[in-house]
Amino acid sequence: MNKEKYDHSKIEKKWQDVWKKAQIFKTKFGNNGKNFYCLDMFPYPSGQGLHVGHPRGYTATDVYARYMRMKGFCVLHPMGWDAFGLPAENYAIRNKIHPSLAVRQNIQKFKKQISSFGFSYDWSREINTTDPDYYKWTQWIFLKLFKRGLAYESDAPINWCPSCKTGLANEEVVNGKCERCGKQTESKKIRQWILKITQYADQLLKGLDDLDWPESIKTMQRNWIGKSEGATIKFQIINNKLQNSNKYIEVFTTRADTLYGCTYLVVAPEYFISNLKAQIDALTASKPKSQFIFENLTEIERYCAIATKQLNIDKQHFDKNKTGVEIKGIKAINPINQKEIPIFVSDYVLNEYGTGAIMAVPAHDARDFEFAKKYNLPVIDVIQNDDTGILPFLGEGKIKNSNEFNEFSSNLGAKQIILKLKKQGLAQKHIQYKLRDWIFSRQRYWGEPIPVIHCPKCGVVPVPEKDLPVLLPSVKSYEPIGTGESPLANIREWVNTKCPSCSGDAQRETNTMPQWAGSCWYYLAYLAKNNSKFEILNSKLFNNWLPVNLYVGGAEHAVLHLLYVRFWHKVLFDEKIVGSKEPFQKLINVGMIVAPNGQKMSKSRGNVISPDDLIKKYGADSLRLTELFIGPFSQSIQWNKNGIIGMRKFLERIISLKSKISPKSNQKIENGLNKMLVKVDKDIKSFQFNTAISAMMIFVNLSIKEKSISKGQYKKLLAVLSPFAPHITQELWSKLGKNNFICQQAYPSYKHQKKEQIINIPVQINGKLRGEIKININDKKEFIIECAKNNPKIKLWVNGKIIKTIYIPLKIINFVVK
RNA sequence: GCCCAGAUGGCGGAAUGGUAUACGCGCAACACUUAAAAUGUUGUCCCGUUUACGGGAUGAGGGUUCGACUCCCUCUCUGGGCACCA
Repeated sequence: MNKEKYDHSKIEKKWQDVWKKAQIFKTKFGNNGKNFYCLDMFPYPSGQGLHVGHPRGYTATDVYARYMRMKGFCVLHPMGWDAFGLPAENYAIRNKIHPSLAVRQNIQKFKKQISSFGFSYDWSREINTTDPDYYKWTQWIFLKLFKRGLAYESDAPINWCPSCKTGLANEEVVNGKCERCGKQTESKKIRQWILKITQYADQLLKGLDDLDWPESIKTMQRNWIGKSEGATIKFQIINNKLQNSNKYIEVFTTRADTLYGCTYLVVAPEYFISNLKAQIDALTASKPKSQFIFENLTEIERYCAIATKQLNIDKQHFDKNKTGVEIKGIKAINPINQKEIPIFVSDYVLNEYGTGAIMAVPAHDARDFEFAKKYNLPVIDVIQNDDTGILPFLGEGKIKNSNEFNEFSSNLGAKQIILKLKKQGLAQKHIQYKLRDWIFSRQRYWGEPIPVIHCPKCGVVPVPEKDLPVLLPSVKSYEPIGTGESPLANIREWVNTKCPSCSGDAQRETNTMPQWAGSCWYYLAYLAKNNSKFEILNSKLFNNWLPVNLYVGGAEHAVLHLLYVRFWHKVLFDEKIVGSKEPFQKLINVGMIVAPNGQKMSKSRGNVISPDDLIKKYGADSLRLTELFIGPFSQSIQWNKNGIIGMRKFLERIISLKSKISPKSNQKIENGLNKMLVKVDKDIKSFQFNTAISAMMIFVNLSIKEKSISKGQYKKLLAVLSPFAPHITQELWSKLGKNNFICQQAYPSYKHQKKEQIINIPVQINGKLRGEIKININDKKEFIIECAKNNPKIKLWVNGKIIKTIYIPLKIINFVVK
């Protein structure tokens, strides 16, 4: 056999150059009809370069983008670089090069690697979040947030990473450790910029319902937002020295139905210090009163000091015995039955959630139960528990031991109890979220400067829009200083400026934005990019292209990027900059590819498999197929070094199939082709690329076996394969004498398959396969059943009587026999 | 502890409640070759007779059904997320 040599390197380079020159992937804007926005999560260009896991998602979106173009859509498929943030800065520090230089080098490397796959990106829309023309608009959006009161300064304690020397958002702390470097975070009080994402909590929650996203991601966001509906209830504090003080402790509860079971209150240590004690002290201006009220103040204060100093990590040991101290000298009154109950301070109550104080119902809460056992506190069972009677019982049920509320359901009882107390001004319905505001400032160099100026006379003054961008100054020393201030604070000539309002001496904000800022609007930037500038106010453009039709990326951003970006988008909707309420209509997660030993690929582990070597040896087309054939797209999977060999062989078989083109074809091949076209079409739509590729293989195997395929059939094969393997299909296409681009052809049509007249259907006895009969599809049911009964193999099994006959037309026959 | 996925040959996996193991890798035999590689052909879930056939098997156990990898219940294990959120 005279086999053609498959010189993939030559072929791939040739066509990549031709495509680039012809600009065939440049999106033609202005077409208001069938637009399709196909978006990848843009990468952070690390110094390590790509490993084989990164291009899995990019390959899938490229197949999809090419498929949609062939279906007649005007497709926007862009790529860019998320280059601000800690990793870029840490890389620069480690390698002793300036971040701006490191980023430039890394982008170059990434772009070269990504380009070698032959992805159909519109590179004229490439963006880089560290480009001043880009971050000008990141700052501009920040000012919109500021002017809407959604950005504020605070001195409240935050998560601090002692290694990265910066504050972190709650979303960036994983198990009490810094998401980036793995060091334990501390609680530190420094001035911070905070975004009021909680104001959008309900919208962020409700918006999820209409999104075509994986249920798991939606669930994660719902849990993170953590909506709880309940009530706040006021407990009066009493003390014989405090006459009619009208001091209350307010608690939040979702189980007002258990109020009769409340036998004590617990407050968080922080709550005691800054609320309870502070209130008492404030009663008389002259001298602190608290030591006269609290009989064991020293003991309480000692406990609070230890508890508040503890690192987050220590608070997470659940099995750790609960600790606490009774606040002696005061009692609380349970408002529903006027009983006097003790008050404790304990660190099992979180100051940041609810009111910082709880009503403890040991019979119906595991934590309260544990605490009550330890300190011998009464346990009053107020919910009927039909099953076991074991306490604590956490479920709902009929109320008991609760006077007029007995026999009520939990639901109704809670409502009635709240209603009764509300009339006395002691309760209020309340919705509580777990979501906290977004700690938005970082004490680091490599980020967008926050565009505000601090003026001793005018306070915080936003930088006027005309002065944007506030350029990140170019400096030699950019290492974090760890004082709670950004390294920018040391650059006097940059910090000192004039107040835009009063023209007096003023100082620039020295904190920078977190790495998530730039990615909060980049999908708009691709649209807004015009030459090197951005037209972010072009709402018509946005309306034509938003929301993004398809967004593909890893699941690790579930509560970080994917929550933040939705928040910004909703603010921009309120600003009437975008017309859609959500940024991404459909989201698909790409599964991670791990090393053959099951570990995550990383340079430090030395198990990185680079796409460069594979492309060199087998070609980009083979690697593209491997990325998709390896397994179900959203499932994470171990890399198998032999997988690519099969893909290479498949492409070689397609090349050799060309020599088998003959003028005549047969019906078998035509049927096979139709079946394949239907399957591939359906599978691409549902992101089942592995079975789409397998369907093409089955057809190729059939064609080789039958030794005859017509030119028309071969062309259709090349066309459906072209989104997966664009280079070799283009090469073969041109070898057939075509001088146009295969990727610009219409997607191959398929006839609705002519049903075969004679088919085999299986025959079962009692659900077990016992034989097969040939039938004509026009045969009558009775005739078919008769045929089956008379089949010699079946006869052997039908000794007794046939009790029942099940016939599913053209599918299966099942005889039920005694 | 709670929430969400998942468990099918030696490996990755396929299967609208209707012939389980498609497709690929690996392995074996044969052909071509002086030889090897490449390629091609055939075979490849397990057990028994080795053509035909019969029995068993989709993490374990139960259930619904004429029929279950698929639906329901219980359990085991694996991966991911949350984590004293009242």
